[in-house]
Amino acid sequence: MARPRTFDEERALDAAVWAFWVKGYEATSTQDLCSATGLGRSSIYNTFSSKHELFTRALARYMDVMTAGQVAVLEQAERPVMERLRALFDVVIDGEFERRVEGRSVGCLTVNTTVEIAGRDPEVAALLARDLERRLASFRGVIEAGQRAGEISTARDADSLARFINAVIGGMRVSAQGGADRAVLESVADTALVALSC
Amino acid sequence: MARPRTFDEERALDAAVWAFWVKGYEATSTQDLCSATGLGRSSIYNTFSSKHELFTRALARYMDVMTAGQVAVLEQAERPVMERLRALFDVVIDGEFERRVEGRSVGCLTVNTTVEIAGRDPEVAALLARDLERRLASFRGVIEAGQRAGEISTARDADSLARFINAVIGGMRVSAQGGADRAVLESVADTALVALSC
DNA sequence: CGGGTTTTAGATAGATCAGTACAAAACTTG
DNA sequence: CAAGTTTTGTACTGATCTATCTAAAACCCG
Repeated sequence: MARPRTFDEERALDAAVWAFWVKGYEATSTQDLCSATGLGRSSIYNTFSSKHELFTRALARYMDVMTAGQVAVLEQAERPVMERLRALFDVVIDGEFERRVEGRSVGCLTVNTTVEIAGRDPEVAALLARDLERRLASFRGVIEAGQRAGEISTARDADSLARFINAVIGGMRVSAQGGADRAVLESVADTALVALSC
Repeated sequence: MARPRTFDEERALDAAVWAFWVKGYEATSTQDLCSATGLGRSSIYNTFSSKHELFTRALARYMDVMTAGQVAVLEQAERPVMERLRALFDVVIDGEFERRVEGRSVGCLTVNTTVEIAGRDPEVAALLARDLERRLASFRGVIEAGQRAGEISTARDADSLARFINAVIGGMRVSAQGGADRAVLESVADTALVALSC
């Protein structure tokens, strides 16, 4: 065998996630990534091959963690569906106010990446599409349960409502990045929830 | 006097708007801007001083045009409020499907800029905030009219509903950039409109 | 038509970019 | 402890970035 690494790959990845999250892909230099991770250039390139590959790995990790968290909230079968959806919105809102830089939310790396580079990077677009499907499937699941339980209107099919929820969450994240305060986001969430029952 | 310009400043600005719209601020090089506008570097720098100033002017122009268009739709006092709001959503949706590159929507420059650079550029953030206020004021106006006319629920104040509309539009634009088709966006819009009446 | 002024083209500057080369350091295993 | 292998720090490469410099071209007005 040989010399072992002195750093933890997952921790480095987490640091890279944060760097890309705050500044976006283009504005984050490889030097920024060295500073953020505490690694030298050699270690970064030896481990992750390129800035682009480090980004896709960081994005994949972000999506895994975030989507798993949201799905977990929605799978609490013992709670009423509307309560679970409210809990989902609360997770989103709390996140927007926990993760801030210079008084502003950093938003959501998924949304940020969709906006910044999905249009001109098919590989990234495919990663985002896969994550979107996973989230939509989860949303659909609860909504169907809610419809069976009579909590959610059956005037619209579950897929449409799932996509509505997804769009509202995206809009809330953009609003947060635009400076919206907590009361605004909570009100947006409330209004969206009302829409589901009618 | 002296040698006159051989180009139209507004047309150059429109070309710059499109360049920034498609690729974002960071990924658009000054060379890209020369190609897009058809101007030489000297003309660009002579006229707009810097990439950053060209961007702020392009953004301001975009916001003027877009917001004016949306406000105009909402000010058709002879139509019912819900019809006007539906027309607003239609304008948004049509825009998402008119402005595409390689099969994908380029979204909205306001949203794109909020996500990409508002957090680390106070000057840009201020421009965006001003435009947001203008749009919210317009949204509030119609919503109040709708509430007086009994078309829109008074369970929520007009400002909250205005911000809800704004968030949903932002979410629709992100969804479009993420690949959503027309039926999805129309369904999201329908669902949002339903929320206003209950 | 010529003096004064501005625009324009093209070369250039200096910084920074992503990525590589290379050798020293650090560790495992025999 | 020594051979073999990988990591790591640093210097470097060539490309590209924003911005400027210089001088010729183009135009208006007297």
